[in-house]
Amino acid sequence: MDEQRDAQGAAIDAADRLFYARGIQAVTMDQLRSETGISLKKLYSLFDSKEAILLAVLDRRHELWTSGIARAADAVSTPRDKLLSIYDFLHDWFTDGNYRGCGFINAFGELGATVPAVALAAREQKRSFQRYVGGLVERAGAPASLAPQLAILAEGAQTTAAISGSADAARSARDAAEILIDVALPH
Amino acid sequence: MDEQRDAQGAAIDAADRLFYARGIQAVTMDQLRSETGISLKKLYSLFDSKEAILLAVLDRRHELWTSGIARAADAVSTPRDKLLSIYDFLHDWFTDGNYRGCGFINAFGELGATVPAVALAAREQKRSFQRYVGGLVERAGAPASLAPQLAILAEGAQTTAAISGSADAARSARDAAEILIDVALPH
DNA sequence: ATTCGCAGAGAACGGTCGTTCTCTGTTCTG
DNA sequence: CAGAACAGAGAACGACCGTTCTCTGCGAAT
Repeated sequence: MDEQRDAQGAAIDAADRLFYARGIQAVTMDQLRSETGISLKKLYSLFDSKEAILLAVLDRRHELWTSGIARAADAVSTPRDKLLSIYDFLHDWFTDGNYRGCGFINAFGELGATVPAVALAAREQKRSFQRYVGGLVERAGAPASLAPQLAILAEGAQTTAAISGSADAARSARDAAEILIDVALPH
Repeated sequence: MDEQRDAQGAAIDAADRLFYARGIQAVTMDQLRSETGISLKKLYSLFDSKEAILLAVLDRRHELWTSGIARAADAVSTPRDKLLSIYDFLHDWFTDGNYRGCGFINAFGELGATVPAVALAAREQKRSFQRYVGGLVERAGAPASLAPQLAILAEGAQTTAAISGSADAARSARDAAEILIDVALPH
């Protein structure tokens, strides 16, 4: 049934928006119902529980992040520029108006200690990002130790931008990344 | 009354431990009562509300962080080493066994959108840290743009260590900081 | 010694939330 | 056209939580 998948997708989109903007426990199933127009009965036929919705949201966010940085990297050619495109992507995100930090970090802080699946999803997303950076670093011909450094800059920029409410962190992280890359690169 | 202040301090310590380990909304006032041995009535005579306890906890955490990095910096002499001591301090913290990320970032993600005072406390703590790094950078004779870069490395190390469950991020951040400092420093 | 005030312990209250159930109407089948 | 399976809407349920209230006992002051 396409209708079922559409309803699922719409529910996930709305839940993502609400969870991200307000925090997960601050969103009730009833708010999700009124926001989507999907009855509680149907919501519970599409998902086992609120936790299942959250995990679907995190999965979706993982996909969006992955395709987002991939698209940013596709716009440039050299591995060096692809690495730097991460921080341009972040800058766009930070200035998007509704930015409130990394959804995985937020979910981890709120529920990571009580809901193991949330901690796992966050860990998986971060590992996936580290692998992505590691691949680019390798193709740039830089030592592997550069990858976690660049990833840490990206993580730090996300939390700094969230709490300060400014997108400047993306620029600072990019500048730092440029220096680290150029020092690490043989030339 | 000293007894009152002791009870307040004990309540704040216990609340900090519980909030940090489990998440704020996962801790009930009743758990706080049984953990401290302080009756609900007395807890509510010491604090106006659970939110007031949380804000006191965040204040205390701010003090502990400030004195912690100051103590680490006191153990070395040059501004360059004082800057690097931040990441050694972080490494000690990450390996302490109960590390679960930066309490301010966690509180911000969970409640920053619904409780303005929490967002404010987080912003204040990050600004205070940025000022601290800025002072050290200035005394090291490096350009001011280095400070946010080093702060971002520290923030990124905290979230990366929290989610990965490993202290390696402190070492990576320290290595990156060393490079950035040495490139920025006149020599 | 009696009374007054205070403090502790936990019951009670009001509200909320995740989840399920009931009831109504509808659509598809024979 | 009759009836059975289904879907929607929202009421209901059971549990929980922050906060307040009540009741009991103790200590101090007159």
